[in-house]
Amino acid sequence: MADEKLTSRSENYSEWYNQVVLRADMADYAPVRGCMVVKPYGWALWENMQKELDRRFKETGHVNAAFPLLIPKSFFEKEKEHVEGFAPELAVVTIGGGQELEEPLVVRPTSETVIGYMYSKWIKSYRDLPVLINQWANVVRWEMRTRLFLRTLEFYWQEGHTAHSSDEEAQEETIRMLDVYADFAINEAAVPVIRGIKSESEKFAGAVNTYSIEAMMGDTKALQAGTSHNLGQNFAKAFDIKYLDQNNTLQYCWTTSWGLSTRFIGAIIMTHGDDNGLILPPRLAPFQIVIVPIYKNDEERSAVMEAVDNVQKQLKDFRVKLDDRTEVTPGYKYHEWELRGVPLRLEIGPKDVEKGSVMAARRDIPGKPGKSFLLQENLAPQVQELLDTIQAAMLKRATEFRDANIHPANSYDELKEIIQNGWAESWWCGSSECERKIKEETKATTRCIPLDQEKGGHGKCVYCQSDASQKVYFSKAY
RNA sequence: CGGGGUGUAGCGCAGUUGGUAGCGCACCGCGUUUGGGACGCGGGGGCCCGCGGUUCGAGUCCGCGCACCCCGACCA
Repeated sequence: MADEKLTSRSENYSEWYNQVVLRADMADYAPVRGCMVVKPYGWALWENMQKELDRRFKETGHVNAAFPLLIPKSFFEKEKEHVEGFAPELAVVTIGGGQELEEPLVVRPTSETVIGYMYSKWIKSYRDLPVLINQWANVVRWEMRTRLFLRTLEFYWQEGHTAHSSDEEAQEETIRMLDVYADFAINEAAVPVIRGIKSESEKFAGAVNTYSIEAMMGDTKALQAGTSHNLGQNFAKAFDIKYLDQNNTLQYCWTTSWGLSTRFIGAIIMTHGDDNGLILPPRLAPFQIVIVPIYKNDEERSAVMEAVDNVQKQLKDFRVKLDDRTEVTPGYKYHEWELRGVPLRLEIGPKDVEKGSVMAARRDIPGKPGKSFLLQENLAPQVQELLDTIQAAMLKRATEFRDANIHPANSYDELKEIIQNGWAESWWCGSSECERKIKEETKATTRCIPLDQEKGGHGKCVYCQSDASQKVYFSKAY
């Protein structure tokens, strides 16, 4: 599997990315163009992500359900912007059981429509609100160009869909879930993200407002890592989601939707990976620790394996992989597990048996500087501390990298220069026209208008020089 | 959908003027190895992407398809 040197990131970043995904055994290409198989190692990472997200959803009052894969095509015509946004990338089923269907069925690209339909049946009274449902699902979007995890025809995600009795409550929910995503990204994945609001042209088809968390990848391009939409009453009106309020007046609901997908795996890979391969954050890594036993003969073997056994017992509350293969050498194993991003490696050999130690090697600090001896005695707390240190160091490094590559652009010339290798932070008048021109001329798009900027500021639009009251990030993006 | 590239063993590739397919890695067996990608010996594995041509003979030459990858436009 892992036999030759990886293409370096500076040599060819996308080649590096593809090789890492394939050789780390995260995923493989499927027989259909643009589709992927998520292999057990990749799926284990996704499961850990799901667990952390799901916990947060439940803590904020949401419940899970499952809605159907097939949606009547006519549903997509009910909300004007939604149909315009999604029509080009729908997969449509026209034959079922050998018969031409009376109405074609769309394989869901997202579930606002069918969930809206169901909500209209379920919601009658203000007492039914809010409805706070999430589903874990796969969706299909017929994309032109695909890349493993980042953009595949089919992908896995969660989509939350909520209905509320007021605009304020829907807006609170939208921000609440954006914050959940940011908390997950920063504290579980060690991916520093910026919370912001999307421009008109970048927002979700059919939303009033779209918020996103934006992350910077290792090549300084931006990746939208999660989104939260305030749908206002657009879908409620399209799908007739109404309730009677306390005054017996019929009202349309206010709805939201929010999603985070397997794309985020791509964010983790490109935020942390180095020229030796993946570096996975300890809190999400399928294996937090890999143990490599080392011995020369049977005598050493039995002594070493006894120590390994003892270590394994002490670390039973961690996700541990014992690599006891005899057909490959320790050196081979080091390279392989580094490629696969295991945060901490424990080497146990004759010297350790003698000294009651284990050699610990940090994945985030390659080579000698990342190595240290731990005592076999009372090992668990030492390992926990190391993993915490690694997690924190990863977040710190990624944050510093991001901040070092965001620069204020005071002029259009500066912006053009900055976006060659970073994000430009600049004043923007808010007009789609300036945005479009910049995109045409530089390939950079607005990523988001960051929520964390001082209110009441003002400057001149980086493109048209007219008055601007907000700052925005421009960059190339995935 | 435009531009570029590639289809030969699981993977990466070679294959001369057209003569009936090979190398490295991986895999299997045996032995020696094992603290940063070990080695020796012996094995198994092929509708050369598909369909038509040309030819005594096609992996090779000529059409026409198809698929995948990369770069753009579109998008989470």
